[in-house]
Amino acid sequence: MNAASSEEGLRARVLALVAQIPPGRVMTYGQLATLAGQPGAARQVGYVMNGLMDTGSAHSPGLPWQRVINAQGKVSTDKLGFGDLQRGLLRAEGVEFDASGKCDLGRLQWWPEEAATGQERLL
DNA sequence: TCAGTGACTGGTC
DNA sequence: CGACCAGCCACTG
Repeated sequence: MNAASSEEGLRARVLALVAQIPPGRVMTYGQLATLAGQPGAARQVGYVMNGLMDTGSAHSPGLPWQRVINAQGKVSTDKLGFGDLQRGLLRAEGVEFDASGKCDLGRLQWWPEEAATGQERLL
């Protein structure tokens, strides 16, 4: 068995990564897909997140789903109706959004290796 | 089994 | 920067 067993599927893998995102930081769908071992499966990651709403937070209490945004640095939940909610949650954590609704990915995007190396954010 | 769909991404115009 | 197109994987009817 490989270190990252995919018995639970991409879903559990993505949720585990999302749960590790520190406050004030964000990750992209494609990034999660790559870290989950399936580069290019960004769409699937979005599907997993959408599944969170269906199953309810009971399955993953406290899961910081709001820290998952698209590669453009914008939230993909505007069309869903709770884009303002996600932006509000992120802003409460210190994430600043542009007038276009974009945030600085280069500064806010988080990678697990940062935690491993103990690298501090530049700010 | 096939076709449609989606909280995506990258390239081209 | 916005609009369009093709590739991508899992789920639904």
